[in-house]
Amino acid sequence: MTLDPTLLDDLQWRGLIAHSTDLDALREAFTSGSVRFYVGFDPTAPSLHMGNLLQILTARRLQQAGHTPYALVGGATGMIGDPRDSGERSLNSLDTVKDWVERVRRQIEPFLEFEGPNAATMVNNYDWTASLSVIDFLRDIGKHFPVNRMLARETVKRRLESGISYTEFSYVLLQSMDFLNLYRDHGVTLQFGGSDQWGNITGGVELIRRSDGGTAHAFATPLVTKADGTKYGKTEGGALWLDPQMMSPYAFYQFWLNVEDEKVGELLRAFTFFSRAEIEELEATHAEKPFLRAGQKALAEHVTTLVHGAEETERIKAASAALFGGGDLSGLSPDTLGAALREAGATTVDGSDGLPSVVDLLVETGLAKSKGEARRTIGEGGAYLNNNRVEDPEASPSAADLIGGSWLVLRRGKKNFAGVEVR
RNA sequence: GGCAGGUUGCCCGAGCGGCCAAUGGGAGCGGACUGUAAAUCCGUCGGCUUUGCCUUCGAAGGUUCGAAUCCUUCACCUGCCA
Repeated sequence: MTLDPTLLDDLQWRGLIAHSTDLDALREAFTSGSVRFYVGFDPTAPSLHMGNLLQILTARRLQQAGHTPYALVGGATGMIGDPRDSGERSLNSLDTVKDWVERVRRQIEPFLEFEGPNAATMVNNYDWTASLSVIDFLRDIGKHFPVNRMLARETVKRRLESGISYTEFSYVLLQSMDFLNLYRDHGVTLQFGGSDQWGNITGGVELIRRSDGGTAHAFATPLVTKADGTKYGKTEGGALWLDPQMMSPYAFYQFWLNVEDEKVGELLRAFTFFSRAEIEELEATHAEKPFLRAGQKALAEHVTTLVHGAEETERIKAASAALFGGGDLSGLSPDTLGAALREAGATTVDGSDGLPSVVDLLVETGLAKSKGEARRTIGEGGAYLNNNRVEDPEASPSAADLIGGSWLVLRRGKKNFAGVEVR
């Protein structure tokens, strides 16, 4: 495996380094041999999300540049939970955590190469933590953590008012211990992660120095935010999950396609493997003709392919083209339409004793959360049946509305489609 | 430990016996404009078998024809004094 000497410059150009330890030292490490590095993922949910994806892709970049990944799943740290601003976490059971560990592991694996000279390794911090005695932990690890310094950490400081348990307060020791273990047993000398993990990451660097007198490197990727600075998916839609069960690939693709103009360049750099020249070209096109949304299209296609595969992405693109194409849905063949609607989300309904009302269908398809909301949507002029606005809150579709004899296209607002297959 | 104040819908925050499902702002949702963008403007924003009914104003009781609003107890939070 040959090393790519431009790696660090590329990472910086892509905006992936928000914080770091000595960059010159890191540069030297990157050019003098295959660096063993690690990045950790805590199983706090059944699926990873957009923020984790950035770490996975960054790990892949490093591996492609000749370095050796250790992907860590936090079977132990997931039992504890790292402190976050929104308050104390509720603990998950061992069974839940174990299940999530497996899911997370399977989500990471396709992105890394587990064969070859710089093959990736999967590790689980539960393996070296579960049997650790409290006495050993307190003597060997705890002794290196001055409480006054721990209290000064931003995440902890913000929690002192609202309260923080000893459990979460101790989290940094566990993550630091991970780095120390990987350093000792596998020669891992670099950790990176999201900028919200920076305190935990430097904790490990420091522990390696205090405990073993060793030198380790670290950097943190920036927090990905919307143009106005708020977090993605912080409110309504929830997180951007990688698991197709938790977020349909269609919805995933639509998310990237709808990214704000201001963010396109940044996201192309961080989330795609397009070359610098390719991205600069896309940015130029985008700056000149933003209405073409060439950047969004390239971004959505690329990232969806990475996560859900080329085949699925093609289906989604076809579905999007069909649904957003023009207006006359009856011109589409039932096959095309059915396929498109299945991508966007389809519900099957029994039509043997008449069709349900539009209100019921809006609720059934999940386009509206309640009948009240469905009625309101119609009142606001936001409900469409086969691309025709529904005016009457009591309206029901008739047999004549069925496209190809079995499909209804329901829409809420400009871009929320749902199919209804009548049987 | 003493004194004072607070706990309201997704969030912030009014209300202080009936006109309160509860002012206002933010988020969200819809419409207009556009490019399935941003900004802006407008509307909407607990549920239902929807001229009405049901469940909400920290928790539990109570007073009253009637309470988010008054009383009692409990829980938590915030100031001031020790």
